[in-house]
Amino acid sequence: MSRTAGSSGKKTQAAIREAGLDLIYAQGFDAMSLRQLAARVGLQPGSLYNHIATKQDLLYDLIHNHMVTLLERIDAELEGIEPPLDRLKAFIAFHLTYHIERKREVFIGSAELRSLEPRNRKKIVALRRAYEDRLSGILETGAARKLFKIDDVAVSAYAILAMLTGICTWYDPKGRIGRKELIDIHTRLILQGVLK
Amino acid sequence: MSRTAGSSGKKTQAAIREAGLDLIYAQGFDAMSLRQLAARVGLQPGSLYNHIATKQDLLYDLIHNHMVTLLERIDAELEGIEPPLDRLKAFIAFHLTYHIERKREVFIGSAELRSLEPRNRKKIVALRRAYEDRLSGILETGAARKLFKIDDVAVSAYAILAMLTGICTWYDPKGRIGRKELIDIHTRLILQGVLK
Amino acid sequence: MSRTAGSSGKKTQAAIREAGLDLIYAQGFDAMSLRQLAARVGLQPGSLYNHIATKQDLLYDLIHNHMVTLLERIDAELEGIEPPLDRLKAFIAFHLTYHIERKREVFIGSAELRSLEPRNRKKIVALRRAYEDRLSGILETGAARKLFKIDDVAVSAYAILAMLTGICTWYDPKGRIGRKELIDIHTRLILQGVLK
Amino acid sequence: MSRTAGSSGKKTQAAIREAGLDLIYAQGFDAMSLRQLAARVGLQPGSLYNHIATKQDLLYDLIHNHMVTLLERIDAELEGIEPPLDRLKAFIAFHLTYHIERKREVFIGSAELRSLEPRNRKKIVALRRAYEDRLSGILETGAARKLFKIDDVAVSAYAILAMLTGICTWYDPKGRIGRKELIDIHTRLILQGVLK
DNA sequence: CATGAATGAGCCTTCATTCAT
DNA sequence: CATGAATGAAGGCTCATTCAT
Repeated sequence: MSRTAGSSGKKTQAAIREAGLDLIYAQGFDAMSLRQLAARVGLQPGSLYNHIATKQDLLYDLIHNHMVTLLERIDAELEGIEPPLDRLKAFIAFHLTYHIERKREVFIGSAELRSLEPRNRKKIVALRRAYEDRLSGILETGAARKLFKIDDVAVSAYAILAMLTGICTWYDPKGRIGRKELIDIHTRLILQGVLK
Repeated sequence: MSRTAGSSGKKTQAAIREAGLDLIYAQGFDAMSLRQLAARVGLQPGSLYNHIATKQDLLYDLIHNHMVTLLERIDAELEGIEPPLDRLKAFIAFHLTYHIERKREVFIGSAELRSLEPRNRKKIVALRRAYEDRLSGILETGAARKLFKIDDVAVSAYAILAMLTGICTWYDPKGRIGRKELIDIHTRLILQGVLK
Repeated sequence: MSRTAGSSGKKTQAAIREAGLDLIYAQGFDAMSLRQLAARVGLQPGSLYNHIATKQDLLYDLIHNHMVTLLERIDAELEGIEPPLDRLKAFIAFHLTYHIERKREVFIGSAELRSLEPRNRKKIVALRRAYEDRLSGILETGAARKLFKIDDVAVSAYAILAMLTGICTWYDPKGRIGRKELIDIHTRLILQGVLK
Repeated sequence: MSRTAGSSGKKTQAAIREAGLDLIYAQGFDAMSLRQLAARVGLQPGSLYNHIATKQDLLYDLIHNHMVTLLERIDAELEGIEPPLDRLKAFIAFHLTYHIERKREVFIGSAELRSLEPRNRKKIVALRRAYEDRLSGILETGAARKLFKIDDVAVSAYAILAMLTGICTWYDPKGRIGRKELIDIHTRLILQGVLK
């Protein structure tokens, strides 16, 4: 009811974002009320406004943060790798790993795109496109060097991304399938398809 | 202001469902208000209740309808086809075709699962599983006959479905890519992967 | 708590406007809450919105109504009177009478001008100007015919209006001074000043 | 962001009062938030409380200050003038001058009377009455000496004050009418009325 | 069947004020 | 003195739903 002794501003900020991710992931942005969020963090609803500008702003922050991190990390991951095949494998491994670790962010980042105000949505979509371009780039280079056989780069990139991103909706880190195995299965599928 | 002359009950029903699909697809279930829906159909909000039981009920109806149709049609499509490869191709073609034609239903059917009350969600999830099983079944049979090389049937089925379903979010029937081409690209990708 | 049997929409509308006048007059527009207003009318706060569009809209309606009536009535009053002196007397008598009868409207109409949104304020200010012009016109004609001695028509019109409007803040119909007497005092003051 | 280098306590005090006058004049007391006020002065909202007791207190201070000054100045102005006519002229000239110079204070002093708590309001109303009495006194003496012809002293005093105070709402020091001219016009109007 | 008006709950947000640092 | 973060109350408004007419 009263604030925890050590809860400085930074900590509260973090707690709000964390609780926000949880609630939006579980119920959706519209369905989450700031009252719920506040209760989760141990604040009065109005006190949230010492840390966020608006509910919309919180959503944007969460998604934007995620997208920026995603881009930084994929670039770090691909750095120094040259052969398209290796790059593709690295992309798949990274994408799956990140999507397992940040299930909520990823899910929110795509499911709640429509909850963003147009101005905000535009910015996020641009970042998404940038990320997609990392994959398109790999496919293109690979195709140009006759390593890959790609009918349509854009469509294939979308298709692969959709496949890899899909795990957010069902993957359970504590389940039957380990991370390594998951990566192997998807890598095989993407590289060689289902045919023998 | 008043209802269109000829709009009998059945027509109003249909108009409500149609407008519901539009609005939920565009804004999400929570963000759609029954006032909006009523306005779209040319009714007062209260009058909707002559045609629907509750807002939740409308959502369930929409999704349930879609799932039942989906199952009926896939079964009709696969009927008489025996070889796993042919069945897989038929599945891919059907799934894409249906997802192009019923973009809104499909999208709502997965994005708004979380807006369903537990009881309703359970029923829909069961139908989804049944649909997924059509694909798992094909993969399994194909693997058993050494036609396919599948590391993990369940994971592969999810992955393929995610890939195929992804088109809902970007495919434009009037765009650069035709339906036929779309099917070819995806079929190739699933069967053979990207490697040459 | 529940709605009165006969309270049709029109009656509720009227009750809201009446209560609105009371509360805004007594406390000011900002200080009046819609919860208060609703309680006064015997409604839940949200139910007000079946009758008003927004709080701002209610204010505008109230003031606009008043201004339109004011203009209609002064024109009716002056109609058929030609001599400037008679017109001036008629103006004074009417203005005082109206301001006694509609104390609240008049007070709100000037005190809450600043609470109107710019767009609304502009419209009201135009109506006010039109009313002021009735007086300026009289003064001008009187001066042209050498009946009045006016240094500056605009300033004099403002001054006279301010004097006449001032009674809203203190006049009590049940007090020591009767309406007739009030009119006489002001007429004398305006026509001849304080000097003997 | 941080306070201006040299802003000592006294300076801050003054800045708060100045900003308060501005904001209350422009938006009304209720509509002005202490956050706005703080921003205007370059402080955080909480810091205001090192300089004011409460928001209500600030309003009272502003008005009280104004009333006290008004009384001191009118008394200084009238001191040594004996003939009622001269005293009346002096009153008119002073009142207009002061109301031009302190538009905001004067306006707030009457428009925000209703925002004062009863206890505070009472005190201010007493001061107002004292000021009004200066005028009533002049009128009374003048009437007793058969210099003025006054039907009702109280009503006439209110009427004259209303007229003179009205300029706050429209007078623009940079406009067409100079201060001297304004005084002449009003003096003439009050002394002789509009008739030739 | 449709309407208009009502309910009651809830929503995002703002605000004056307090107080440990 | 100033700050940052909190409180608790309240505010305007929207909504799904109900029901007499």
